Amino acid sequence: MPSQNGRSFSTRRYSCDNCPLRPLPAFREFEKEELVFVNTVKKGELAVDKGATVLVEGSRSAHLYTVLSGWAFRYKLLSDGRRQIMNYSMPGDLIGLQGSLMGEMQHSVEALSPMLLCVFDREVLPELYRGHPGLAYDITWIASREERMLDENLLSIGRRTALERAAYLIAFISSRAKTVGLNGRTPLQIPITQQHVADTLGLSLVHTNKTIRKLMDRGLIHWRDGGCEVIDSEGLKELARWEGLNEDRRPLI
Amino acid sequence: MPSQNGRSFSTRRYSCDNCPLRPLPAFREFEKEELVFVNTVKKGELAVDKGATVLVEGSRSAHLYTVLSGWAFRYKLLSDGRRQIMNYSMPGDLIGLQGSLMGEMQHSVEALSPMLLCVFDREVLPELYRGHPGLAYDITWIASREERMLDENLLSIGRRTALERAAYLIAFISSRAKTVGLNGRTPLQIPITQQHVADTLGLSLVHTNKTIRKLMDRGLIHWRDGGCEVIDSEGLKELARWEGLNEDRRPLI
DNA sequence: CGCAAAGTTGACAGGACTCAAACGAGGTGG
DNA sequence: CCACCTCGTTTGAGTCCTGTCAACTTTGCG
Repeated sequence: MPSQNGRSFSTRRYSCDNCPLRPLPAFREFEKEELVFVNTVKKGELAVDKGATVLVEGSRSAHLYTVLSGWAFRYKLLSDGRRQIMNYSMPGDLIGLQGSLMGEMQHSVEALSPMLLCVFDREVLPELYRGHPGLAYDITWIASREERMLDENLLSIGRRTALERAAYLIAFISSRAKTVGLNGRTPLQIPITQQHVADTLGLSLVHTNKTIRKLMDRGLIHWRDGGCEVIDSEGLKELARWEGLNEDRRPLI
Repeated sequence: MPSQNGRSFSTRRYSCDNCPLRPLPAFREFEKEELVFVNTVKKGELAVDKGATVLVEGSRSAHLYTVLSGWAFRYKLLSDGRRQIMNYSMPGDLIGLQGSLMGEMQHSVEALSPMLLCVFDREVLPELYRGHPGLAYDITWIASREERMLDENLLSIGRRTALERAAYLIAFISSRAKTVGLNGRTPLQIPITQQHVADTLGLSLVHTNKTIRKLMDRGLIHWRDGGCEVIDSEGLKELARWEGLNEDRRPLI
């Protein structure tokens, strides 16, 4: 099992037939034929360490990934180092689709925890589009879902106050996590630092800290063991004036 | 020609064979067969007035549009009326794809100028995916392009200063406009108000006005006749530390 | 001519940033 | 086992950026 840069590639441990994610109610049923195809083109699995870079801006990755387990975040940098986190990736999410379609990666992805990724060659996309229109549709749907999340984040950063933003972000992440079974223990622990929150909300670290403290003082969250725990998810949503995810079952490639 | 709410539907004036956009160097060549299909499923044309609402959040539109001419913007509202503009639409852009894929619209679209739209039934998508994998790929590509633009806007709002944001926004819009031949006259006139800029950048109207004034004082733009003119597009990019669009030719559905 | 919409300006308040320092927990080496 | 380092979090002080309020100007239009 070769290992470098916190990444180690292995051949398959999971067949798509016994995928641990697919049974979750968040994902739609697949046709037998679709499952066979996905299983065929799955190339292997990639384990990445916490803190490792999965994809880097400017590169041309030959691969496309689906998160099997673990958390990651997607970000861009300005030339002077200012960082903006665009979104988070969790089990069932596709990583690297933009790069696969458009050539060069326009953002980087870094692991927030140890992760296990399903690996696909980007080259399979044309074949998938030719032979499996249902899956092709699913991929567009997934891209569209990401766009919808970005719209929400943009609304948040642009028009919510610091306190509302923080409440929205934490409610958003924890809602998504719940749909993919990351709520093993209660309350759910989100493996991010306050610096991540700051870089997502467009705030400074110091001000983010003071804002998070207000959420704690209101009894909405806890912050401990280097992560965030949600106490009152409804309270967060109310504070942020956020309606919730409102998602149907989605495809899992 | 029925007309209501600033919208009037007409049967086709343009066949896809003599589409005024397709010859532009920004768009890739289409296969004869693809062109025939698009021409077949094009249902008609819709003219909308400046200020009219093309699509509204929460609705389920039966249609999908391609902008033939004119400008629009895409936005979301918070419950108390705060508005965030996500992006702008110009000739060649698809409007309503998100709603077509996911059911309900999650944002609204309003015309910034008189527009002419090509109309498609959302129902054609499954057929398109089944019979025309190349076009299906194109649609995913277009969704991915939108995502890339949103990433850039998010980076801007989150991490650029007010002055940099304004410079970026205007440079971004004018770059896009140039690629679709909206630079008939020089300098190009962007038909937006300062309120639009404010709602895009996440700033107040008053502060936006003062920021725009700084750009004018630096000789980078003019603001007149209810719109923005770019004087020094390189200067804007430099101020915003923005690399430019860097786009290949793209599909036009 | 008068109204409405868009743009401009000044004063002031408050939110957010920077600087700087300290604290706590976990890991490592002596 | 303790000293020491690092990383993440916390706090306070002062400054500046941005928002709000309010009034005024300009432009376009009926």
